[in-house]
Amino acid sequence: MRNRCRRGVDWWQGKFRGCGYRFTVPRGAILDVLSATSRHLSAEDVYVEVHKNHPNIGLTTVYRTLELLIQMGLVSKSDFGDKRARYELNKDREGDNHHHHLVCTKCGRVIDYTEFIDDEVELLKKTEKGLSKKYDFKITDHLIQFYGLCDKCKK
Amino acid sequence: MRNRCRRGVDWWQGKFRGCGYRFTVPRGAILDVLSATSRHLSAEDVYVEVHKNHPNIGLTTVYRTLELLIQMGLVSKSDFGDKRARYELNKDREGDNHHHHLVCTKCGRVIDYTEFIDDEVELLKKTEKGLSKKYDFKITDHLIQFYGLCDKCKK
DNA sequence: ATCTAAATGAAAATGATTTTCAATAACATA
DNA sequence: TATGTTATTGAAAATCATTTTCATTTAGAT
Repeated sequence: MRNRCRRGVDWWQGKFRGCGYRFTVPRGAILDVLSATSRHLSAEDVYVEVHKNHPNIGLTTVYRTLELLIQMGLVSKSDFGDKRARYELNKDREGDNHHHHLVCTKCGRVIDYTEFIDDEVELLKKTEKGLSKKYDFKITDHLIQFYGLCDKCKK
Repeated sequence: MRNRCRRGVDWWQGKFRGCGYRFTVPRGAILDVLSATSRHLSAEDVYVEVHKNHPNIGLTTVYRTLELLIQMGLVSKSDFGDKRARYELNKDREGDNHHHHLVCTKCGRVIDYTEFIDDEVELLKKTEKGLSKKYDFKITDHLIQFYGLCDKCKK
């Protein structure tokens, strides 16, 4: 929290224009919702939230906008195994938001963490190197996720 | 290859009985299909294959059986990001089949690998320890996956 | 050989996401 | 500021993997 990265409407507008897109009311509203939380929202979550102030914005538009934001590198999409995609705004400048997730399999809570990322990255590099060579495979991305029980659900 | 682990009908039958389930024709047929490949099949893949010899076995039964086999620890389910679950028989004795996947994002090919698993496990242990402590989170499982381009698709 | 609960299959239901298409609005231009 | 072009939108329908329902069948205990 602490407003690390709240961006103004003009920033968004510029970004959209720069990418050749229009900055519309629905897009602004969706960005507001995403900016206001650190949770990992489903499309429906976003829709419900947006709907409070903009009852006329449809779920379809939410899906389309989220996909657009992903394509622009502003949003990340994750799958925590509960059948619905989750979206979160990339807080820092593009891509520079690397973290992994701790997913509670009971209540669905998701904790972001950046600790050990360095160690992980080191291992990943090493592994990538070996695997790329052995299988002649060009690795471009990876997925690391932990599952378990959060403090509350442990009891 | 090399019939590393082909199990006889009687073994399966015993396993099912031991778990309190019946060993039926559809279940046997589905196990035959899973035993005969090292690929990662979707439910539909299994269905199509089973259908060749048993045109009367339904997709529903395939889904149900796969779920049962997972529950019995005989099959693993993975998600490679193509919207359908993939299933594979656990080759060795229960759970002792730990490997990770290299997924080609272009053609969908999946390569299993076990190299570096030891290093990974070490890192995971360390990470788990730190994270468990910091977030009071009991980690029970993890997911590691690499994405990229396989040798053929690289060209 | 018989009986009973477990297993099956067909069809319908589900639920997230995508597509279609006519109506609307952003914004470059006059 | 008014206007035209084209991207964007929303509602409804379509998709598609997976699940549920329910009447029928069958494994395997007796």
